[in-house]
Amino acid sequence: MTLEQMRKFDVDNRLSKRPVSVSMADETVKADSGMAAKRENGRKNDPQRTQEDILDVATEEFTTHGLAGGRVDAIAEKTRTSKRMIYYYFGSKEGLYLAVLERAYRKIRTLEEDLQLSNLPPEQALRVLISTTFEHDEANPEFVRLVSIENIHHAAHMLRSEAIRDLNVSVIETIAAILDRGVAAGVFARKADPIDIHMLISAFCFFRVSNRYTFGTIFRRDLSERATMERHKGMIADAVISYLKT
Amino acid sequence: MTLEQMRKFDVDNRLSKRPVSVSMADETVKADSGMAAKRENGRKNDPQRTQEDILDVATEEFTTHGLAGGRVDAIAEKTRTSKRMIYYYFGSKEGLYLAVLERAYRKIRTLEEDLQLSNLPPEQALRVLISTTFEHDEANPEFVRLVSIENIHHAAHMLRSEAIRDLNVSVIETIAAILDRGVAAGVFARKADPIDIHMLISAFCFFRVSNRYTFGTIFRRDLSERATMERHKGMIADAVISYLKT
DNA sequence: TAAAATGTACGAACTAGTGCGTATGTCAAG
DNA sequence: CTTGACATACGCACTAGTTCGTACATTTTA
Repeated sequence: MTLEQMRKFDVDNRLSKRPVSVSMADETVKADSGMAAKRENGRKNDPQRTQEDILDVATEEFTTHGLAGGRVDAIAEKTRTSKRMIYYYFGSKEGLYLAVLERAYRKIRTLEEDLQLSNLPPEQALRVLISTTFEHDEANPEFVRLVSIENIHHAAHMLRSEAIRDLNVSVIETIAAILDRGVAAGVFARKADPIDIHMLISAFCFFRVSNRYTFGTIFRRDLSERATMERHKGMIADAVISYLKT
Repeated sequence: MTLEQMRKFDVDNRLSKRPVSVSMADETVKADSGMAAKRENGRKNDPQRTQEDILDVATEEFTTHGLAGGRVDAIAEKTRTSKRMIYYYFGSKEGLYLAVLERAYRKIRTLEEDLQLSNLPPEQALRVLISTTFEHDEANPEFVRLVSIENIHHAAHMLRSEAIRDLNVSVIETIAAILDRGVAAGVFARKADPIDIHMLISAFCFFRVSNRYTFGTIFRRDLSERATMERHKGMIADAVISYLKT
């Protein structure tokens, strides 16, 4: 089987998951402009929705095939709009990829910020943070894959986007505060570097998702099983806590 | 800057690291066949060396650009031989990629097998194993990258290679033995799953290398610094040990 | 001389990107 | 309220360039 044949097989598989026909009735649901939209074969300009649609499809394409492997034509085909529109809104394949990447980062930032941990006792606060990280990576495999892809490209696109670079610093501050409180209260014996701790947590949660396929293949283990997930979640939490207490 | 321009820039950069002219004197060094090779513009058939050369170049190409991003023509150009030979020996781009992958796995298997840990006390044995894993990933970033790439492709190529699937099982047996001895001797309080422990160790060591660029970019930290490496090596060992002791 | 190894040049298919014309919404003037 | 002007949104069909793979000729080895 050639690479191209594999790809076609893949595409067919994906298509079979979603009905191909998009009901026109969906269009009438949206209530952007108050007036009833005239329906009969008329086009309704809706730039925001068009862009979102493109980004959705592009995210799946890039996370499944990588940046170089992702095809603009394939994206265009699965979009409600045309290839011309991709270039109209995003300028280039790379521009589209960058938009996908930025949107993925923007999405997780919002989730991570509203987490009130300062009034919890340090050990419990850390456990909540670890659970959140674990479940986030588990719930957003496409984000994990985009980061993997970025690393293959030496984070070249991330470097050019200030938006992304400035993120994630809040996590470190959160961890630093918890560690300080823990040491002050005498529950943590070790004064650890917050970035190191973040890495210890992140590495495990990330790896479970990013290396799911190779790990699963070699050790014949399904990492998405409920029981396995819960055991792993407990393990990384216990490991971090016991490390800090030693 | 377009994707293609970026790539060309990249290639130029890489080329500048190695002198382009390959001295013919190098050829006389090798002592494969005992007889003195006739030198004057004469060709010496050396299929093994030709294949190794192709694999070396292909490994760099694929680890730098991914499978879809890697260019057969680019590989051919940097090889002492021609594109024709790539297809002569490996049949297709995919065949070449698979050969690269299998060679990378074969290389690490040999390193992991001769590690005598059974006569060391359990805790020390585990520390040696963790050090070895850590240093292996650190020393073989191209292996780490190939595994990352395989995961993006859902481990599709690995699945088709029995050679690879059968590997890595020995590590689990080694860990299982250490854990058993530790529990028996009373130094480990917890009866942990050896595959889970392998994952805990592997995740951290792997992540440090695979996510070097994004992590380094976001937290402005150079993970290849000597001091950082040593601290991290100690951290993962302490974390695993303290986890088992709790 | 036969078989293995190698080089050159080429082609078919694919792929990112675009030229150009059309549709839609808005806003101001009549 | 209607009309027309203009910017934004959109689609078809095409191009220029790339990329994997191969046909064919040639050289080396045995």
